[in-house]
Amino acid sequence: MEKPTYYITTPIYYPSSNLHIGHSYCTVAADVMARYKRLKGYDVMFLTGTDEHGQKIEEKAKEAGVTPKEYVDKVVAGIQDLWKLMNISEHRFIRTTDDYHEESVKKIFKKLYDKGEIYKGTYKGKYCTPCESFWTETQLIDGKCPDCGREVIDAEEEAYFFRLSKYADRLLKLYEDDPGFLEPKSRVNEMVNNFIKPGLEDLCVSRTSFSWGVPVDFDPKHVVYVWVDALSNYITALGYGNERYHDYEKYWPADVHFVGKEIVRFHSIIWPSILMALDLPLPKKIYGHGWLNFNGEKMSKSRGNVVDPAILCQRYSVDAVRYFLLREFPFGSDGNFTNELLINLINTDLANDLGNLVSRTVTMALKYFDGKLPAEHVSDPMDDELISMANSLKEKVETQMEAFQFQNAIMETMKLVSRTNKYIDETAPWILCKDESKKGRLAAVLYNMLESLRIASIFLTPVMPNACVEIQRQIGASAELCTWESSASFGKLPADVQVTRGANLFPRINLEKELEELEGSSGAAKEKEPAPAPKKNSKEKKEPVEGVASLITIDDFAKVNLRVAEVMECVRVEKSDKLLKLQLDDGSGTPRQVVSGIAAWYKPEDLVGKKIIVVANLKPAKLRGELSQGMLLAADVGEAASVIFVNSDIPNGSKVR
RNA sequence: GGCGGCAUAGCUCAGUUGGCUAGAGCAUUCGGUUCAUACCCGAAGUGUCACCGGUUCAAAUCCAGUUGCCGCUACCA
Repeated sequence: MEKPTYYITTPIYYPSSNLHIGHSYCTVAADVMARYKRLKGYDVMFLTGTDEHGQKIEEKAKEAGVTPKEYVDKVVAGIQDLWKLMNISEHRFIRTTDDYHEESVKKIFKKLYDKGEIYKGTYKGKYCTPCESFWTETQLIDGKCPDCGREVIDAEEEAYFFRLSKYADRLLKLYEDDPGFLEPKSRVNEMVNNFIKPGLEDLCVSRTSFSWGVPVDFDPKHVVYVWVDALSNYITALGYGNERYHDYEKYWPADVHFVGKEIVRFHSIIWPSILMALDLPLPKKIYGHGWLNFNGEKMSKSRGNVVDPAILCQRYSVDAVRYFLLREFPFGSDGNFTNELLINLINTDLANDLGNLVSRTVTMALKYFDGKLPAEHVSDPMDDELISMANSLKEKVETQMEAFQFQNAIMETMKLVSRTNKYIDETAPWILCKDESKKGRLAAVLYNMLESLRIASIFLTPVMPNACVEIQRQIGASAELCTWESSASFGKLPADVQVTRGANLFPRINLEKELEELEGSSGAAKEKEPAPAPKKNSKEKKEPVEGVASLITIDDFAKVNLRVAEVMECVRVEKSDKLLKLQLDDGSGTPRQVVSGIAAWYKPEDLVGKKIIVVANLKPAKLRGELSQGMLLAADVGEAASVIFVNSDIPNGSKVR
């Protein structure tokens, strides 16, 4: 009989730098699910990989003085090592630079184009030849390049657009008809309210501004942008549009895409639309899991608080780290990672409860029976509660696993471990052993302990594959006695089972000592806590002085180009209640336009003629269609902003430092 | 600013369609035990279930408002 199939994916990660514990979290969760389904008898396809194109990689490689391919090769090798280290089970690994993927992407792009789902559009605008920059009319300053102030020429920037807008209704219907399509549920509202209701715009799916990507084969100066390139990995990896693999028919549609909440939008709006455009079936479910923060802060390179999973695995064993990730945090919501939490959990759950239970069980069997139980057992009503609990566990665990509630599945299993520890107290084997006539009873007690461990170990196998095999070895349970199905029936071990002594599974960790060492070492910890991390007040209300989050060097500060400028003109931005548009004389001879959100507190006439300080080298941005070339300095006063004015006798363009 | 979510024991959180003296784990205190990785078992707790009204025989649970936090988003560059 054909096995049922199960196709699960992680996102393909962007290898612009090494991965952190957050990526491990998602991949481990997917691995646990994959292992669980395999144990249940499914034919599982488990896909992960890397998304290697794009401007950022191109730039990073340039900085490093290597080709983009050389750059990603190195990072990707590290990623694959990490998955090996973390015991990620059999999986397919796709790289968007793989030739078969590129071949498929070209075909997909062409197909969408031929069907009219992708069309060539143009931005009509102005081009500054020296800057090699393209500007729209509204970005120009007095008809000149906003960057260099030189003349621009008429030009048309062509780009390909995907008709995303036409899928809005079908997406809404999808969310309605299949409430399980996107989970957790709260994400659906975000998608509908923020994107679909306001109206979807067609999506620009090609770029000419960089070249590190899959070329559009019928128009090679364009490269396919990330949407089509990266998202399609889920089908190209199965052989869609290529000859490398041939299991598209078998596995598509995917049972679930695990994604971080930051990319839910791409997977729940863009990806289904692309598939609809291709007339392909949609994945059955998108599951947006939460993020791991560190000590209450978002993990990020710049904060220097990224947690390196490799260090943790080396220190505490892969199994312990995997257990921690899934046991501690509900999968759908954010979790707060701390070293203390990790160590405490390892000590209490793994060392004290589970590891110690294995140890005491095996030790008693060796001590009282030389490791081999006698075949005659005497049962007692006292055993019933333990046995019925063990027998009813499978259903509970499966319910939780099917809902991706790993933490609950583990909790249910650990209840059995606890109950077994209690059972030992109730039956007091150390007393039974003193009475020769109670040997049969003693054997039954030990047997029940071993059976509980056998069953618990089966349920924990997806999470801790190594440790569970070791438990099963020690308690004398052969592989055929540890199938998933066998977990539903108490009493599988032979009555005269033979146990084997082994090393302690999870050594206890000295919390204080360990924390000290972790803080000292790089990676797993951060450089001390940077003063009670300034809570980012979203509405910046209080805190006149922020904590010293991180110190910058004088060189860092030198990057900021501050200039004195005079306000020549000032008008409100139309249809805006916050913005003022200012024309500044910054001494350069070219007027500078800055848009600032201070309309609530200043009238245009309050500002004209005044001198202010402007950040002159801030990347230009467009606000409400108006180009803003810089930012003026202002102080936060309560909710309001108070512009910093300077003496009128300071010449325009004076440098401020 | 818009939309959404959350506020429950010292800490992390459960609390299904409103209903017995509001729960779990960790931490704390006390007692027991010794097979075991100074481990395990038991007991004790502490809570104005954010605040303020309302609906109801009955609300942590429903409704309105207030405050605080978070997420997404946007005209806070």
